[in-house]
Amino acid sequence: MNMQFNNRDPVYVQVVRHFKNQIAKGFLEPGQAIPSRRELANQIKINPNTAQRAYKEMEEEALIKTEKNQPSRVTSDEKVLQNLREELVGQAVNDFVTSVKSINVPLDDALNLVKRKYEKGDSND
Amino acid sequence: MNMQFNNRDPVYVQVVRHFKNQIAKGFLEPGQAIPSRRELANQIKINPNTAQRAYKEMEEEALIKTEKNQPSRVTSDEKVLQNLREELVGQAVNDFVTSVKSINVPLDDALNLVKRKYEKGDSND
DNA sequence: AAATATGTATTAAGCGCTTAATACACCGAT
DNA sequence: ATCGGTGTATTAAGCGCTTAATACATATTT
Repeated sequence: MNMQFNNRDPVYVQVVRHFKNQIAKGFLEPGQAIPSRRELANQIKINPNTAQRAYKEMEEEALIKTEKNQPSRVTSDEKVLQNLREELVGQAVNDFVTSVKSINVPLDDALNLVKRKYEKGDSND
Repeated sequence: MNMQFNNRDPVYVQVVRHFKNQIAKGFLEPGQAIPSRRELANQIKINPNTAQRAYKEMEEEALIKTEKNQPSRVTSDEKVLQNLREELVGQAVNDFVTSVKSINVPLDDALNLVKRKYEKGDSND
């Protein structure tokens, strides 16, 4: 588990984002156990409450599930997982289109720019 | 001048963004005068210091220029204007590509989504 | 000259929100 | 039964950052 923080966003938000990406990407599979709050806190050197805060968020979004005397696990609810993907992709698309339209960038230009950027892409994904 | 605020971002940031868009879009032309700090503050009901803060930002980025006894004006420096467009577009592209790559969305999918969203676009741009 | 408007700087206040501290109940293992 | 680990809730602390208050010099207008 390696996670790099920036200073702009709250830590717990970044933790949630990290998990969301891992899940959406399939690195974390449905039903898979994730570290306990205190364990995660130790691993990435954050306050246990911050880990709890992140888990609470995910719990509320049903991304993880916590049963008595079991480690928290990634949901197996296919609907939730689908929603997650749509949320992530949809929001990205939305933000992007809103931005380029607000400054009158033609569609084709926008598409070309994305294409070039994507393909140039450093292999560190 | 109509401007709608959200609660997430600081007001002065939103004001700057608004001006940047107006400039990038060509609504505000090079050399064009913009309202005084206090006038803007009145128009959109914000504190004069907040307007000043926004103008200061733009001044530091050379987007506007203020000469003694003249209203602040949009820069005529073509280089700066070009940078602005690149900043706005480039950042949007960058964020988008970073997002979709981080969750392994194939390029073609991403392009299609953008295309559809862009074209569906409500005419309120 | 007085009054009004402008740009600008400095400082204080206020506020929200994150992070930290602490506590409690529960369970499994020793 | 005791101890260590867990999830969870409540409350306090701390911090950064925006916004507000105030002031000053300058210039234009009446």
